[in-house]
Amino acid sequence: MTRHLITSAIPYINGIKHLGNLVGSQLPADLFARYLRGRGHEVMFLCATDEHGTPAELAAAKAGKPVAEYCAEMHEVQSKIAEGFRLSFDHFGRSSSEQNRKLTQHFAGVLADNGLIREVSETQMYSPTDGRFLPDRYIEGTCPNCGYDSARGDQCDNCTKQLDPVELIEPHSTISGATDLEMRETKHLYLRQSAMKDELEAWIDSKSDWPILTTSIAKKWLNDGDGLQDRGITRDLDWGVPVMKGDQPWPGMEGKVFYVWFDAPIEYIACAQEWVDAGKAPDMENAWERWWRTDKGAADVTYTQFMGKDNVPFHTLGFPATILGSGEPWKLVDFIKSFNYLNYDGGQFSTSRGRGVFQDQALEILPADYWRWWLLSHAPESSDSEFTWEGFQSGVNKDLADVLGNFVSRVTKFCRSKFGEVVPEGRALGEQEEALIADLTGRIRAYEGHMDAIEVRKAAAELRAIWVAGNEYLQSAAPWSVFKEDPDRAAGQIRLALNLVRLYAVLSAPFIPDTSKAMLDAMQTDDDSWPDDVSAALSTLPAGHAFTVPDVLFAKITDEQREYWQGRFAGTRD
RNA sequence: GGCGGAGUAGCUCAGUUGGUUAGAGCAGCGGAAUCAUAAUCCGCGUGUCGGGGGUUCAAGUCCCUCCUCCGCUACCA
Repeated sequence: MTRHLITSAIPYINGIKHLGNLVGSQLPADLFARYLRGRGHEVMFLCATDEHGTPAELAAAKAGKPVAEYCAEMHEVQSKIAEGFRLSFDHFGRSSSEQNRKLTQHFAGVLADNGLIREVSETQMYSPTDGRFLPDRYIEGTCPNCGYDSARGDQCDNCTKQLDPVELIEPHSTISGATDLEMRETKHLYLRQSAMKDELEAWIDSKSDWPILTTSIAKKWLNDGDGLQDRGITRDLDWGVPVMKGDQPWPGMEGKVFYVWFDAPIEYIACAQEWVDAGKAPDMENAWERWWRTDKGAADVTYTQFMGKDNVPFHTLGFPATILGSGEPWKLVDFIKSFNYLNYDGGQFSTSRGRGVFQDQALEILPADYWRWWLLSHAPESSDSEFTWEGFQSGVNKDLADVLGNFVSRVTKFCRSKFGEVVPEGRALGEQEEALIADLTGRIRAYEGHMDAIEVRKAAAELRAIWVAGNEYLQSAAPWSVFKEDPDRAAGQIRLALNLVRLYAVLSAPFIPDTSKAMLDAMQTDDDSWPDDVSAALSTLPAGHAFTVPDVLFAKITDEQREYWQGRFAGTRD
């Protein structure tokens, strides 16, 4: 047994996310966590909501609520959706927690003690009307380069030129429209990432097995231009972790908070403390430290992070800089699995334009397993991938309803009609059955290999091939024909096929946990042990064991449904 | 502009360190079967591997160049 710490990038608190966010981190992380648990390993799977920052403040203001209340409500909403998709977090925490506040302040303190924090005085755009400093992209004006009248303060969308907000002609706040903007001096803390460049680079270079996507992004940031830049880790905001040096005040930084990208990854650690404080941990010493402190039991932990490609710089450089810079024995990530984007029907998912399917809507129209299967089997691993309703319909109908669902249906119904709802006695295995077992053994070992390597699409394809093998066997064994002259042999064939249903439930659980449960329930067993020995696994259900014929496992998506959803999700969220 | 990813069958995608007639699923066509959700199984591919040039006995794979799409570009997270 090995020990695995798994974290998924923490979703921002601001609103309900679309399917692209799900497939890019939480869903594959859950797949991996369920697989490892299924194989008997010890797993700690953590996720949380990322609650600080300007967008949260603005969203709360728009909703007419105090930001703390807004975040608490949205955390509940996201938590329910996570449950809906059967994301099996050991804990779903909050970056605004007390635990994270203390830990973030602690890290800032030790980083300062180690000389890795410097104070920088700079000027930033301030809006008296809004009563706040404005991040560059909350300022719009006319582009000095091309004359486009809605250029953002960081970049012009029209001519793609990078801008400084002071260059904009007639700048205004996108929050209030105010034009009385002024430059004000403000002081901020910078994390001296540049001082750790060599250490970080050596660390990245040692990770030869990481996805190219992960290392290429990291190296780009390390070597682009003047190399890795120091990063501001504080902001002039009300909502966030107050700047403190450990538990001491930080002179000159009163009223400021840490930047979300400083405190958000620290929440991965704090989340484990929340897990303990929520009473979910086993009663033992160092219950959370044994996952996070290499001096307190975490030395044998393998830590895997999942995220979309936009998060890679913060996880390959920013957070490791915090961990390494602290000089304390915190667990550093071992493997970073990153994903590209999922597009929607020829374009991007768009939260602002309501284009695409959002997570709550997805769960309203179809069970979680439909989404889990399709999204995972089309995970954007090597490049961006594409969601189309036609593709979704055909993938779900073919793979789940026709190949897997119908297999369960034909086996259980045939048995019921010929032998009753009991695993039949019958002749032992013959040549055909031995061939099937050999085939399945090879495929299951390949499936495990893909899952161990977190090759999500390849694992899905292999699982599907395992389902197909059952249909191939039935087709060539043809128990419905054999039954006419040799019922004893047909009974043996069907006993094997019923055991295949249980085997499929176990293997498929990481992808489709609800259906897997329904299959085990139908077989009236809770034996979900992993098939290390396929032959033994296929004799788990003995002759005489009662079972039931389950309801249709997957109803097909009709053309009418598909067309309706196509229209409903084309734009403008309802 | 810079950096990165991608361009392979009608569609979605595999193709390890260059090596036999470039593969899978879906869709399509033909057949078998009738246990099953009209579900299954078998057979069927003449693709300028984005264009061009080069290295090599051999290039989808390596080098150069050009084209197209996407992402990132450090104060959104």
